[in-house]
Amino acid sequence: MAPRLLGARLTHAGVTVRITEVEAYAGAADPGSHAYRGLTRRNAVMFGPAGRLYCYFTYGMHVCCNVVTGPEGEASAVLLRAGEVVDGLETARARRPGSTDRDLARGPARLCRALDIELAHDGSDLGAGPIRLELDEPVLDVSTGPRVGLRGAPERPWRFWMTGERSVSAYRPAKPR
DNA sequence: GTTGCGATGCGCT
DNA sequence: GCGCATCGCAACA
Repeated sequence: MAPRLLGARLTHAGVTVRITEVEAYAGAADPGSHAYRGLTRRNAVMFGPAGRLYCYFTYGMHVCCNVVTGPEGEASAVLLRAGEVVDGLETARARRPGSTDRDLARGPARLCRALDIELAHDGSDLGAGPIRLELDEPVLDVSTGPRVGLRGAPERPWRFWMTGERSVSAYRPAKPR
């Protein structure tokens, strides 16, 4: 399901982003997933039906968002890691002053900032509410690699991006602390 | 292009 | 308390 989200358009508050990079999280059995330790208040939306937005707050200042993809109870989701702003460029620029156009949605927290997606949007229905997701034709040239920034999770090639896309986030190896 | 580091606050053990 | 599905900036190549 994750690669099918590549090329999809996510629209909110006057900005549309074309998704170019995603990462899959496979339910409660995935040690890298927020759902690994079971149902909590924060990850509750992951355990719900597909087609909703799971938003979370991290590092004291950033919001990232996922599309829930599995059926109720499974807790599978896909993190939206990067995209390209294709509409509402002026609005997105105003939300991220100092950024180049290429970097506007290059990274999961930057993407949410460009779209003005916040914690309050956790659980939003992507087919009905103010946030809309429209799938595109399947992308043919897809690259895969290890997920970014996880510790204590086995390396699984569950990061997908459109080959050659410049809006894909730079790979930063997890830093030993 | 790369690497290193601090910011900052919530969720969970 | 500790760790985090990150980012922006500075320094270097």
